[in-house]
Amino acid sequence: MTTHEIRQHFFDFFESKGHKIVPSAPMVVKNDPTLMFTNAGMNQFKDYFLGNNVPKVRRIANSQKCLRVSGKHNDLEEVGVDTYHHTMFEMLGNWSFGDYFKKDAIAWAWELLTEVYKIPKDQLYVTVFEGDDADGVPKDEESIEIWKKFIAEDRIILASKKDNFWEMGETGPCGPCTEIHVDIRPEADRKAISGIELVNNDHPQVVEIWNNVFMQFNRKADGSLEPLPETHVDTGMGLERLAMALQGKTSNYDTDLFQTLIVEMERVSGVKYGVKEETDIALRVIADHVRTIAFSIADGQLPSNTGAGYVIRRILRRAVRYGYQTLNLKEPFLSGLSVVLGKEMGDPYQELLNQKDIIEKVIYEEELSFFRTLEHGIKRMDALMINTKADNKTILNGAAVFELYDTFGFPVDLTSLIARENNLTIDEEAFEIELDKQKTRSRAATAVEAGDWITLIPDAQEEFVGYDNLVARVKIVRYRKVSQKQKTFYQLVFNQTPFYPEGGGQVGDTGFIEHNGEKTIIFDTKKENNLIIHLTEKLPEFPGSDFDAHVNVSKRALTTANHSATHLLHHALRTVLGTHVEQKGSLVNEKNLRFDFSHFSKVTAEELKEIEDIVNREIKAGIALQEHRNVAIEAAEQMGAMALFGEKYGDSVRVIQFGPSLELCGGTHVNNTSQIGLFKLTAESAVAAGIRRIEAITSTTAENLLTEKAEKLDAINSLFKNPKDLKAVVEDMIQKNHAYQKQIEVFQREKGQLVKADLKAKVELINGINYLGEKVNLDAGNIKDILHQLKGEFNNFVAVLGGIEDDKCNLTLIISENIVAEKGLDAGKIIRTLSTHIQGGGGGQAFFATAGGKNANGLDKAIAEFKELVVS
RNA sequence: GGGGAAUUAGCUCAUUUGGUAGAGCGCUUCGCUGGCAGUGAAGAGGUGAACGGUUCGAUCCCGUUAUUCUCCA
Repeated sequence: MTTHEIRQHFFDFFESKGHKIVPSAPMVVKNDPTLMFTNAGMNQFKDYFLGNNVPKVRRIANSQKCLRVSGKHNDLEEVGVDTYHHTMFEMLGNWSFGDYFKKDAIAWAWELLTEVYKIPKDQLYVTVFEGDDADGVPKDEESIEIWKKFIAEDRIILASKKDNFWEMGETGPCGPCTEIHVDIRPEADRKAISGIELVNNDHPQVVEIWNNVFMQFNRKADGSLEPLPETHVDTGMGLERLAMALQGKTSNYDTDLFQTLIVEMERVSGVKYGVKEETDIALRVIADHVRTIAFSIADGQLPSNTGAGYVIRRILRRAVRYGYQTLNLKEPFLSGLSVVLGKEMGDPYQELLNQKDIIEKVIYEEELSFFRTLEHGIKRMDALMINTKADNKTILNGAAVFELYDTFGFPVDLTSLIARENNLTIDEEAFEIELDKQKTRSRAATAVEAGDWITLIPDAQEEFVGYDNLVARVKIVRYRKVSQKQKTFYQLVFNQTPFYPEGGGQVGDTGFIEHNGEKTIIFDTKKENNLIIHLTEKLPEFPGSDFDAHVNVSKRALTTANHSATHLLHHALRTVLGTHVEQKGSLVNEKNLRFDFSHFSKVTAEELKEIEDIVNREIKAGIALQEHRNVAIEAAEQMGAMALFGEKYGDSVRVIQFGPSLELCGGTHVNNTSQIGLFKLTAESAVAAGIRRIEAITSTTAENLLTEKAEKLDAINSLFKNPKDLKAVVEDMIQKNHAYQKQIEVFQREKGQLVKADLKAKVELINGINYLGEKVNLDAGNIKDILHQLKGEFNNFVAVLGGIEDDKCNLTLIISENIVAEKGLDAGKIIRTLSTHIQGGGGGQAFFATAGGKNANGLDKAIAEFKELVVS
């Protein structure tokens, strides 16, 4: 049974049990501050469990692409080392939201595994929660009783809170779970040692395949539990592991999905899989990681240096590192592999095919960039090793190794490998200490402490009224205190709100709420799990009152104009550049708009002009907004509205239309394009391989900029007496200026040569020393040059020159190296004494020194003293 | 979000208690060769990212900003 068939059977089975099959949510999470990636099938349904939203359908099943890089069983550094951990995996799941519970969930799980997938019953074991006194949760007798109908009692294993009690986070919904484990060892082994002994013992062939979570409690901030009003079922079954069991393999990497990738890597590297442990690990790492990277990019998450993008970059670099170090691949190889992946998985996951060019190109550029980092690091590494050997040491300094890693991104295990090849080791302990310090610093900077929600009005659903109103009468439904970095603020939820929460690239509204003359400033509005949250630094005195909510009108108006302009821009880009242009990100605030999109070359000046013209034509045309709220997603697609990759849409969406521009969008928009006033492009640049960025301004901001520019130009024009061709005049002036400067330099040099000839005549031979001491009318730079030249022309040369510039003066000393050595003179020291005569200070090297001061009258004295000192 | 680093000639990079800004490649001119490849010589090319501070003096020390790299969360 191929993996694709296994996935399809799962869908068919649960559809027959009345479930709706929904698509996978994007792997990259957009509006949940606690999560960067989807790490379980239930993520997209979180607000159903939290009660923020009510599901339309109570039974759902799907296959969810998930990404895990940390957690109790998953550390990035372990993936690939064994044969059953992954960064990205597909999670098959079925859900009940307040519908069926333990009885049906367990019965169906058993039916699917034993009758559809035909796993022998004597290879299955189940675990059930044993209860926890501290939490006051009893043993899950209910599940045990249900299991007894299907499986021998001795195969039902009690397990502790650690393995069989599931929690969403520190607080929130939680409950006991029951896990199904499969024993895929050969028959002889199974007879020798019972699988019961090996369940939950990290045996690679006695593994958990399906976890059924029964959510029945809510965990509060003080740690106590309360029953949920409705119970839910949340299950998850790893597709890769299931495929291993069903295909009779002992490793996930031996299943069809991964073998395609591994075979390709064997071809590229010339290394066979299954020959050597070390190279096998490398091949597994690469096969695993390329999936994660390609899917992330398809979901709109490009590698970058912060947040989720950084996780992707790290995974990519880990894969490249294994290829580089172990498979001896010194050129990009992952981008090619991503093409093979696209062919293999493009059928169930269309996004891979639709975006194959950009995926390949982005990966390729990232690989090149990492190779540059490696090259740079190797240079530094060489220097470090030379220094270490010079100090007669064999251990590389831990702090230095850390710097190499932290500042220059050079992987530690590569450092370690190169060190070994040079008979050196690294101080791992010191390295770890440095790494820990860095981690502590970062954590302290981002620690967030959230209090319990204080509910004022139970069961209220929040409604957004901000499309039509900028003012509204609101009540606070609940609030909580949040602390971060010694700053405390409050999060408020209203019954209805005119405040637009940050989303779709548009910034959140600001404003205030007012009761009885008391104004409470709302400094930002955000969305968390579909809940609109208003941020304020202080709570109103009477939170239970009615409030008048006022959105900051001018900020909203400017932002709105920018957002509508973004839509026009998007459409214009597709018209001028082609329909390969896809939105890759956008930022819309009251100052400007920024739009990132896929396009493979620089947008030319002509194209930019054309784009700007189209947008401005549409603004002048005064196109009325056609807003369609609560459109079914299918209907919206039929209208031809543009949806974004990696964006999760609900069942019903909002469609924004300005003439030919048609987009799914939740943002705020002008009623008529004429309200945008004016559109002006301000920048075009590259953000990543194949991704360009355009920035623009609109409305009064654009008008002000144009006015300002015109004023500047007028001013310059009048400075040049209003010439016909200002540009030519300025160019000419710049060129002349350059030429004049060159000429001045020539003159100065000539003058210097004259002075030099003069000075040469004044050199006297005293006691075998060629002495010169004079005041000159030259700048310090020229004096320096002349003295160095004279030193080259005279043997045993010793000179001091005093120069006067404006209200300052300077002294310059030079002494031939042999005199320095013979007489033990030090120009630097001498000049410090001399400089007292001119009320200044100075210093330098033994043969050359300079000083500056305020009192030019002291120059003669200083010269005299110097003569005394060196000649006598 | 927090930390570390980088920014020097067209390109790749040197330059250690702050005291004369350099190399390689590329470019220009000239020479050798019938021409090319090659090679020899000379030369041009620098507000040392921007701004401010400390200092007699800053590419170097300090601060701010910008851009880029990098690690951590």
